[in-house]
Amino acid sequence: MPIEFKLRTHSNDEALVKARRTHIVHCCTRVFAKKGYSHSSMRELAKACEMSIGNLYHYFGSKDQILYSIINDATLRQVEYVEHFAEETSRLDPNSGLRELIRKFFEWHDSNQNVTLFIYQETRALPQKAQKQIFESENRIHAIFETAIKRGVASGDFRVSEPGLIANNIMVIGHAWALRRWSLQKGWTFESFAAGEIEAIMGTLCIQGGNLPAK
Amino acid sequence: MPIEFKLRTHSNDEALVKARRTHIVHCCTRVFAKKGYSHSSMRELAKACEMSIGNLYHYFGSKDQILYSIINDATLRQVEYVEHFAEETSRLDPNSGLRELIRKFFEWHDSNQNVTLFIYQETRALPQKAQKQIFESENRIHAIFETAIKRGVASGDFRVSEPGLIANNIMVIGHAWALRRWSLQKGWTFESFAAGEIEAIMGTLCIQGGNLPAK
Amino acid sequence: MPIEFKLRTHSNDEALVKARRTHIVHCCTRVFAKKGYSHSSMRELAKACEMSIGNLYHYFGSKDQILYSIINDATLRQVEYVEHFAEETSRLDPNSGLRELIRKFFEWHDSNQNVTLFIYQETRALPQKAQKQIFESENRIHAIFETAIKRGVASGDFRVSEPGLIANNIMVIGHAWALRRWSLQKGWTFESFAAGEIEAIMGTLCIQGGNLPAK
Amino acid sequence: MPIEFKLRTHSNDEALVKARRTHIVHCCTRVFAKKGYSHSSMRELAKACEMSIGNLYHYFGSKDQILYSIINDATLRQVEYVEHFAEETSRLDPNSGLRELIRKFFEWHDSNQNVTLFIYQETRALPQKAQKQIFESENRIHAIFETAIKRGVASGDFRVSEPGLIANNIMVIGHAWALRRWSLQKGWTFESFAAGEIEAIMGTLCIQGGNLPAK
DNA sequence: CATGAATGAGGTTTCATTCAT
DNA sequence: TATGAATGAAACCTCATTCAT
Repeated sequence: MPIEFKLRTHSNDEALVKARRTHIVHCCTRVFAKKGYSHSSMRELAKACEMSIGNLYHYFGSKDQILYSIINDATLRQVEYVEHFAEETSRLDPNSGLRELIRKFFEWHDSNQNVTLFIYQETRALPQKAQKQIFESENRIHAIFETAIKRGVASGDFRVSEPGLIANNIMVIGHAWALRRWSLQKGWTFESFAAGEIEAIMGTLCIQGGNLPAK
Repeated sequence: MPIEFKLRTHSNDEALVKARRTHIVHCCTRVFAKKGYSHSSMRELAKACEMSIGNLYHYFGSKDQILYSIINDATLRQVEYVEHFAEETSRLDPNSGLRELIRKFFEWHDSNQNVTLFIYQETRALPQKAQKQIFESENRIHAIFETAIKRGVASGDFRVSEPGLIANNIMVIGHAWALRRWSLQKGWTFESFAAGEIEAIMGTLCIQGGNLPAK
Repeated sequence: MPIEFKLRTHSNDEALVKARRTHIVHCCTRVFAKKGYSHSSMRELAKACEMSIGNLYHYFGSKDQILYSIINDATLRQVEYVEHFAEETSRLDPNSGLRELIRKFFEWHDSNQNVTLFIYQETRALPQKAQKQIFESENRIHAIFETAIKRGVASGDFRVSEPGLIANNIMVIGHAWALRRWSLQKGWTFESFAAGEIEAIMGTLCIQGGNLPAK
Repeated sequence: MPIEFKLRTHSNDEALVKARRTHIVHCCTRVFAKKGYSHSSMRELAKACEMSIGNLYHYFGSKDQILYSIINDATLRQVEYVEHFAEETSRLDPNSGLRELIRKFFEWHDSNQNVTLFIYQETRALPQKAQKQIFESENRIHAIFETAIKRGVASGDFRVSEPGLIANNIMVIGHAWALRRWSLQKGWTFESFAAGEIEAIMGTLCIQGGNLPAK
């Protein structure tokens, strides 16, 4: 269960608060992504949100809370997203199911490159308690991939000694598309990257050769 | 070419300057690793170096230059290190050579976890020009792995359609040992991690099953 | 003459306005007494009054005006109160009359400890003109005590060279019950304090005694 | 024993720190006395100290600490002063001794009117712990007066049922010279005030004169 | 009459950098 | 060479007040 960090606010209207917070998180993510957390001043953030500084503080008690919300919201969305597709792909055979799940995971990180980058760079700035929460979410995603791999092992489709490491690899490869975009996005489109990496990962898992799509 | 930054004093004793700089880089890395770049003040850094603030400024013109030196020094050392073992392992057969090279690469990141973490988190804070330089070094390492893979392909030892992606994977997996240590270092020792990942990577490359060293 | 401050809305219902103002003064006094004037925000005050901030501003044009009203209302009530009992006790003999008057004065400050404290601490924050007004009220009370003492001197009941100083002492002793309650209210109940102090004061005044240094 | 509040400082040179702190306390007392604590900005304080704002923060970690130092230093000086004269006057007969002690006490408050005013107005702004310390000092002074009175009672010079209340009165009368100067200093010089009040107080204490309720 | 979201000036505080010693 | 006191710009944040609803 995510620890609820009390986001202090001076406002009462819940719907408004939610809408404004979403707006702020959205706008600030862009600023942070461009300039980094500590080089973005509240003045810039307020301007990016088209709000006064004071009003920003009606919805977030501090700059740190904005940071926290960006990271936490994104992490929770990611978990939800991955859980959704884990459910969906669990109806397919283990091989196709995992391929599809990995692809969906990659797609998330393609669509949320700024956030992925951001999480790697700024999570440390959060208080311990908040970091724990982020790590917890990461662990849940890791567990999903591990489970999907183990299903294939159980069915005889995969052969792998360390499912936990492969699950980890899937994740960092997905992250890499964002983190190392300065390199990867020069040589690959998202499509070619995703296809190539999925083959590479499945190659590790599958017993022999036939890990390529049917000829 | 490394960006040259100017000394603030005209030292006659080049050796002293070099020693002091190394000392500073060493001590500041620890502080930065613990508290993050922007939460470390020059006062703290000076204290960690057992120097006065003023003296720090004799050896580095600004806080940014220390950051730059840490990242750049480490990156150059890494390139040198990897190039050294690339040379060394090029005498082995492609399979064993690559295994050994990966292991050495992983070992470097095991020994330099703080720096690896640091590079991911703070490179963005550097000026464009410095970032380019770091990326350049990363590219050189990437090229080394790609070359080593291609050698195996040419010799018929490996079968792989996208050597560039595999080279990328090797790197991010090595980095992950540091970046995701809060997760990985709970379930694996360095030894078990390295062995497991090398098998996984080689499994992707090798034609069939025999991803174990030839008997 | 009390300074007149303007309402911000044209209310038709004078009674409502008066009631609301009384309510606000009452509630804000409690908040100010607990947290001090400048550490109490309008938000807190509004909450304490169970009103919106906006509505508060219908009844008081500014935070300063609330402060002023608290102090001024209390001061005027005090003057009225003391004048009432001065009238009442003037029918008794000077000795009993003064005793009774002092007791009533003490009782007022016992019942209005927060206000007494408040007046000492925050009067300075008021504009000069308002301060003058408060001082004026204090002077009226002082004059009442001085008159009561002089009546006793005239009648031969009291012997005192500086009635003004004694009047001053009566006042500050009454205030002290509130101002120094952290000390006095540990060692004395209000009853024991009042009785003891009245004896002490009357001891200064009364005849036999050569309360002058022996010649 | 006074609790030592750690005055955070960035400075090492103890003598300099002491000198600067004394200077700051001196200058800021004047500003605070004129404008009140919360209406004095750090900018004004720095200007009054003829220092930069940043440098002020080398010697005091916060505005609150300056406030605390002013009040605490003054209080400690006062205790020391009173203790000194208590010692001195204990060699005289009880009557002359107490007279002299009261006069010295009054003199201190005449010379430190701003501080006296200040303590009454701003002590509440201090953290609980600091307030306790101030109250503790006040208690020590109170005890000194109480002791001096009891000495006179023991010797038969004074007759008084509540020495604690008289001690309290002495103190608040001394404070009143500062707190109510807008009134008192119009009608009395310090000399006439001190002489008059000492007579009044001694009148309460001295034997003949039935300062007990009429038989 | 009542509300409370919005404003933005101005508060306290931090900290990279300089320079006299 | 080495020191650290001094600087002041700029950061984060608060809050009295306004005004559209």
